Amino acid sequence: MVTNYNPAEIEGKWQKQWAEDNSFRSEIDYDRTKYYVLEMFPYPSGKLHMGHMRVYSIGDVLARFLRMRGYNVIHPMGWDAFGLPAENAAIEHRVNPAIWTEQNIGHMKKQQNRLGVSYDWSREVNTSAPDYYRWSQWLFLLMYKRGLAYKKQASVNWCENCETVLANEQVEKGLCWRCSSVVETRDLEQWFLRITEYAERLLNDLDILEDWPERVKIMQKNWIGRSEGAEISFTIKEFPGKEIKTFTTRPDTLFGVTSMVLAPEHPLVKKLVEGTEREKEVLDFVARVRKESEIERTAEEAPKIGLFTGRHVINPINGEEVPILVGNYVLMGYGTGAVMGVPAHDQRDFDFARKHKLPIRVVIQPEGGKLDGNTMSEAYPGEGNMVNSGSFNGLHNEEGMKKITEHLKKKGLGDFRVTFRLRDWLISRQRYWGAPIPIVYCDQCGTVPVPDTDLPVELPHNVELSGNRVPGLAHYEEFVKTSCPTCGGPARRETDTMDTFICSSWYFLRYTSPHSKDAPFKQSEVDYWMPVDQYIGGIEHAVLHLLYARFFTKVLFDAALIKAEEPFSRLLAQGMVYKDGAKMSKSKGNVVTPDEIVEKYGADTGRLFILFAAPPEKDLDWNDQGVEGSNRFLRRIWRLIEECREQFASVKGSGEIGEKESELERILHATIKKVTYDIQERFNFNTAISAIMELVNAIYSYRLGIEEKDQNSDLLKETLIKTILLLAPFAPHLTEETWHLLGNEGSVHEQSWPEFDSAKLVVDEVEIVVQINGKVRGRIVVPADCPEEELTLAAREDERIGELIGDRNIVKVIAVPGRLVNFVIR
RNA sequence: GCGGGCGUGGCGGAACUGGCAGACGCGCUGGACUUAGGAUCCAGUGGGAGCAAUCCUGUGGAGGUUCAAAUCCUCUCGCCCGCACCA
Repeated sequence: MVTNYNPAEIEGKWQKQWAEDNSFRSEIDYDRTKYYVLEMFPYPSGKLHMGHMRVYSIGDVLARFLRMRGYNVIHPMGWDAFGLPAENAAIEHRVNPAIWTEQNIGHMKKQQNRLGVSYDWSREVNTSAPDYYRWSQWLFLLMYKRGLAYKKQASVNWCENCETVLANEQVEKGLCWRCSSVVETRDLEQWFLRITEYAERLLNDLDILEDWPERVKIMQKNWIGRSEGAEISFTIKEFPGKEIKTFTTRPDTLFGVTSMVLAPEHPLVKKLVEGTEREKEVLDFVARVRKESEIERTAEEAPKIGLFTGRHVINPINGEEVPILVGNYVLMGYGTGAVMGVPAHDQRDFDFARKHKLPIRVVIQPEGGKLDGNTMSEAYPGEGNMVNSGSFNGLHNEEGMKKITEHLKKKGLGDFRVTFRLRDWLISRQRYWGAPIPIVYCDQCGTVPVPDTDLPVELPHNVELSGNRVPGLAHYEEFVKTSCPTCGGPARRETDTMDTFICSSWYFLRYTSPHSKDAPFKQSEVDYWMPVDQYIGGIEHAVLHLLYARFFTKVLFDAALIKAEEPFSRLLAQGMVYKDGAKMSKSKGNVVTPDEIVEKYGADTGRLFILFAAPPEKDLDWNDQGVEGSNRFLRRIWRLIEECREQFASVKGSGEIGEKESELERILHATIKKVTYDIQERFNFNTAISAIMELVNAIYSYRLGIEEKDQNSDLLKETLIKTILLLAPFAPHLTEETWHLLGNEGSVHEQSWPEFDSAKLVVDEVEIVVQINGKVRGRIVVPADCPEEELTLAAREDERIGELIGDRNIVKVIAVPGRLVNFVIR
């Protein structure tokens, strides 16, 4: 009796079996090469979506494939469990965020298991669990001890909707990355991590990451934004003791400076205008600009506005007096917050100068050019020779940069300097659901770190859920009130929590020894498993998580806690899942969930489709009919195996290897070769699957062409078994079931990956294309090893080719053995 | 504006290092089986001409290199992504 493919029945059965057998548990084994496969862990929203299903399917194929290839694979999963949605849900459902999170984790884990993903659940981590965030706090203190965590008063990004501050990386085009509200600026005292200290290394080591997508590396490079130049000091004419420092990448244009423009936030602005007639006007302007949001201020149409302060600086190179202005386009956060204006050679300065009637003085003249400050219509930022620059005249500007900076350095008025766009990482969050920053403030001792032995600093448990938001830690008196770890006197705890990105910056290390009680991770474990060999996740973390995790890894490396200097050797940024050309969303009504697919077709079908429809790094358009196709293919295999099983039981087949048999063998081995290559070297699962489909088609053709009694059942059986092995990483349940149906022992997933036999790949005869003037005009069949000369002869003898050539001249013959012959005739 | 990527049938996508464009799948057309088919199987399927053998044409567009170009070069158009007053 041939049974039907019934995924609902077999998938649950094998999932249960694998769990009972602890099939995917991994342990250190020094005799085998380790392989760390990791998918970015999810926020436990409680709802698995297609993006999740895609990333897990990709990771699972690799994990299962590599196990069969003999690697000691670690494939863990966990929860990025702190964060705002839990608080919002807590208010909505009047339930403690911890409980809400716990429930979601339970639900999501079930959904993941229903997909048949081969995780080692014994390594599960939850960043919101005290035994995890204890170590997040410990790492914060490590940073603190190493001078990398500090508190400062600063102008910071504030999201009114989320009621918390944000790091620069978490602001996208002036909007909050999470809720898209307009981000404001506020002056607050906040905790920062000194990621800028690692800017140079984070930038340089991108070169080591050969197996990272270029675009991710470029995004990080842009974000870090290194520029070389000089810092130059200008003395203030009216306050001879005071100076203004400015950063420029063009010290060669110093003679062309006709203004000094300060950011509205610049600390000197107030002093410059104090008590002058311009004071009110300037301060009003500053206040107005500072009220603007970042988008308003940086909008393309935003005009460059500046106000004269009435004060002047002295140009250190030529002693000239230059007016000091305040300009809305100057950013306090970059360089020194003061810009020397060189209108002739910088477009912004040019626009600004034209508007404010400042002189434009050309100091770099391009080869053969005759620039004139009075008539030029745009700035000239290119290279050339220096003019109007005193003793530097005639120098090429590249040379001039060095010479001028050296000159200033000698006089103590400037120096070479490298500036980064990257800012220190603001990690304080004014929210409840995060890891408390382990700091205590004592009137006697000041800022005191919580001793390691007092960790974790636990969140208050009796969460108040009456208002419209979960109150922050400052609200809980029993949490705030504490005693000083140093003097024992009364003290108050820091009430901000840490950015959740802290927790996700080291979770891949915790997986290596998730139950470690006296350290964040065990040295032997972390050194064995790290680095992550293959990391898979969405491109949206190109700068955020991936930069932070690299930073943490480097700090831990410097502290000699780990041997890896980079966390992720290979990175795969998987594409998005769309439907009908748009992101899946409730409002568009185009949502398909993994649950629905599993219910309707089974997990194997869903996995197969998602991997077959597009290469992993490309965006994927979900197509319901395409899913049907994948399901049809699995049913086709099922039926094939069932029919063969019946046949093996009743018909004794022939043992002969004839032409058809060798052809089937050849296809089998060619498929093994291709599938292995496609998974291992290219991650092109779509072409690997199509190769398996072709193999199945070939088996069908073989069976269709010969009567059952003449079929070679040994070969057939071998071919079926190898097909199952090839398909095992993609469709783990169906292959496990059919593996057993064919009478095999043990799990299919514990078998060795099939090897191909090159001898089986050789063919006796090949078809060669014959071209005339590059156009295909015929085909000939020749022995596979037919050498060039004979190839040409055989082609020449072909009747049709002969006719076509006729008595025309053969100018040239190109013969490529195994491929083609091309006659160039005239 | 700068940087990166991508343009191939009705659709998703193949094509190693320049060597038969369109594998595989979806869809569509015809046929078989069937009370029925939205199951299954077989055949066909880039466009155009032809009864046909066959011919012409075709990888966003225009040039070029080459015996040979989806692939290499130049220009150009379009789309997507990132950065964008960064001094």
